[in-house]
Amino acid sequence: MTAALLAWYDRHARLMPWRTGPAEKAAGIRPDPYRVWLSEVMLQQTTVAAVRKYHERFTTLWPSVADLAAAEDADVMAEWAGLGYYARARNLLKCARVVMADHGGRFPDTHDALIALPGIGPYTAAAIAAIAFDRPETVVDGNVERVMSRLFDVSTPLPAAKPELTDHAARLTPRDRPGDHAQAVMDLGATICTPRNPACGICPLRAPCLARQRGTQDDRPVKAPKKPKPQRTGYAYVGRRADGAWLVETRPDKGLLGGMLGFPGSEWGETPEPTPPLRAEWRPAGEARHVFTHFALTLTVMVAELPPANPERGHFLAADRFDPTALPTVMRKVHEVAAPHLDVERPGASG
DNA sequence: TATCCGTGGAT
DNA sequence: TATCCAAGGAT
Repeated sequence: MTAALLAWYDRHARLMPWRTGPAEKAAGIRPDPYRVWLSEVMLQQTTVAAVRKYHERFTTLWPSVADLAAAEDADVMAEWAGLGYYARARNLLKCARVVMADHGGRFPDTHDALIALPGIGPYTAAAIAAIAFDRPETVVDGNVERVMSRLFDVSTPLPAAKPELTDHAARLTPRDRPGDHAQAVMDLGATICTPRNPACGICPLRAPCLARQRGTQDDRPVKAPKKPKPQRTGYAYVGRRADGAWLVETRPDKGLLGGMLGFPGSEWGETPEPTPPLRAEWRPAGEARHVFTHFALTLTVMVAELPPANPERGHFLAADRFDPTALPTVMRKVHEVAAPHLDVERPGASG
């Protein structure tokens, strides 16, 4: 079964910036652990399509773990903006600095040492050990769970089924080419054994697949029902000084959008109170809607021209240093609502 | 074990 | 429009 999967992978492996090409593979060259680590962290709960450009940008700006470890926190957070799950970016920096301080700038090559690093859990530790160092570790992500649940027709609902699925995956892990095997299962799950309408007809594991034999593939994996999303509201305050500077704040490291740049605002809940960050003629400019993983948010966007006084919250950022692409998506939406209401006369510009 | 933590594309 | 869900980790 493993041989058929590897043969399929040799023909159909997807090309990605962090993978070695056919020529390098033929020469026995392993992928760069730094690039593999970066890709695996970015790929946590994130699509390959979204990760590609971020990975390219990061490795251009910071070609090695030493470069990344020496980067400014704010620069890294700004580059991560839009990718989501911002704790990953904070842990990415922590991890890079631990690798420099405690591992001489080289990523450890064992599962146990890897999982001790910030932002590296069971999946990522196994993935780096297998892909970068070709260790016979068993990688279990959402793809592997789906493939195993179908291959062995597991009817236990997730997440309770995880140990059972991990057990199946472990038994299939070969001593030879474990790194390619891990990526083969994931590629299979991403391109053939997909969540909906799996392409069983061209699947290399079609013959032994129990779900295929029994016709249950559309009902695997079984998942526990999800909870409904609560609706929350709040206020966001977008103010500009006469010189064009924007009032922004860096959010605290913990919690939602931790460490990211944003606009001051109220609490987000059922009936939030307005909390303007300083005295001004605040007026409503519109609403910004955004859906997070576990709640939906509607923000009333308030705008104002601000006096040069020091704000109680946040700080002023000069117009030429303000970049909306450095904002998390919800704050970028707030900016889009506010900006047309806050045109300022630029010094030297004539109107 | 359950909850929190983003985003955008597919259907 | 609503729902799913993607190479999960931290707490």
